[in-house]
Amino acid sequence: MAVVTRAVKGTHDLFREDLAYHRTLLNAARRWLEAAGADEIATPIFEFSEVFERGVGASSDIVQKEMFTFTDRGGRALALRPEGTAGVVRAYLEHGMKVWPQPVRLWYAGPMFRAERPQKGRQRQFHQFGYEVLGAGEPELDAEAVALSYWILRGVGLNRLSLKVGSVGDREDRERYNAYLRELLTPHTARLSEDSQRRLETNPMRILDSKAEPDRKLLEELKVRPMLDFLGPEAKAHFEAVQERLRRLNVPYEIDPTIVRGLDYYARTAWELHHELLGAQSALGGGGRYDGLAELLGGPPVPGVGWAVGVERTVLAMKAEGLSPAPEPPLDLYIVALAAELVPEALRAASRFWPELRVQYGVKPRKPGKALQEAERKGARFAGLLGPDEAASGRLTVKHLRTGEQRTLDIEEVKEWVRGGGS
RNA sequence: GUGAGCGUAGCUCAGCUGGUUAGAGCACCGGUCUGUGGAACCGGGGGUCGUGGGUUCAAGUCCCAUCGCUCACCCCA
Repeated sequence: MAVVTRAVKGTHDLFREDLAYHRTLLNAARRWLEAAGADEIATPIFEFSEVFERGVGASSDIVQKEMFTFTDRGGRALALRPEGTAGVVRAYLEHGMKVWPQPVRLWYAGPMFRAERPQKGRQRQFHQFGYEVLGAGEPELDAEAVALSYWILRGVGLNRLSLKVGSVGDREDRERYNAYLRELLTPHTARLSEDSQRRLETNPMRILDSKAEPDRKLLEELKVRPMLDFLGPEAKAHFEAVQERLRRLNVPYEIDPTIVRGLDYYARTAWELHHELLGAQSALGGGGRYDGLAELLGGPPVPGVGWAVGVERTVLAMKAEGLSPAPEPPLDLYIVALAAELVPEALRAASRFWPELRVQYGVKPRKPGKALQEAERKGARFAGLLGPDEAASGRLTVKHLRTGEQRTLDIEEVKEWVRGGGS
């Protein structure tokens, strides 16, 4: 097959049923997030590479090997966004949103790009929607964010969810914990998997969620203490307050002491929403607090908390639970000319219904039997026949396909009948 | 980046140990049916069997390479 007829690896066309799932989910997200007082924001899908290098963290996998980067004609280093938060925080700083009443609640939806090997639940272009609360650090905001991410997914009908909440502490806490892990594990380096030996250098916390058998066994034997034991008094109090608010909101969560974030900007609260029926990529969404991010981008300190949900993964979960997308409104009327010379009149007739009603016309003349068949196959509620008699009188013969009731009416009368649903 | 599995029509697939012009169902177009549908029947279009090379009298079928897809690892949504 010629290469131009194929979408590039890891990208997909969205239409019909799949797009209907996306739309159903996005509508639910919009409804919840705007109900919570969030403003929608649409940031560019590419930014200066630095926004992500400094924001997400130059050492992170996302920046090191998963970014689509390019240079524009002026030699500027740009990158397709691999995630949404860094761009939103950049926009907050650029537009001086600190003068808005704080905190500022923003939500967004759109495509993200990561140059990874595709697999189930992972694509090179995928879609996320997300929520960010900037300018305040109260634990209520963490709980609000967690709850909204959970409720949106519950709201589209998902049941087999698990919400895992943890805390990665403040920077000093993480440094102490990583030092502890290095000290504990270095004597056993030889027993660690190759990947984990590397992690011991770069980010020892990642060893905790390794899936490699030798790592799991070693961690078991050593009785490694969880990150939560290393929280400083403030981070600890914050984590407990967040949990108290979640219980108050009746959001069922479990504490996951091993929760780790791939993005460097997180601090304190971190959570993930997983789905039980998915494969290796079971995280539908995740979020956390990122109080240091604004400074990394060169702004003043701005506390923030937020999350993102992967649309494609959530759609997989919906399908796994047998959920259907919200049905699309059907075609109201399908108009067919009974003779070739009447096709232009079918176009004109159809146009008189737009945009109040969904009306399509056939570009080929059909005999009445075929015309009704075609209208049926188009999913129309009504079929309109335009023959010589109708053309002469400026009317249309319209049949309600479900009841079989048929009337010959002028356009205005048809509008009324069709809008009334055929009663 | 690493590993494994799979590539036959728009879709789902059949094609036995290599053996005439590569098939079915669905979908599409038309007819039976010249002003009344969903059905049935009949017919039609659509394939360089992913691509290239090799073995053989003969390759969709066997071998090699390559490309693509899928799943998993890494990591993440």
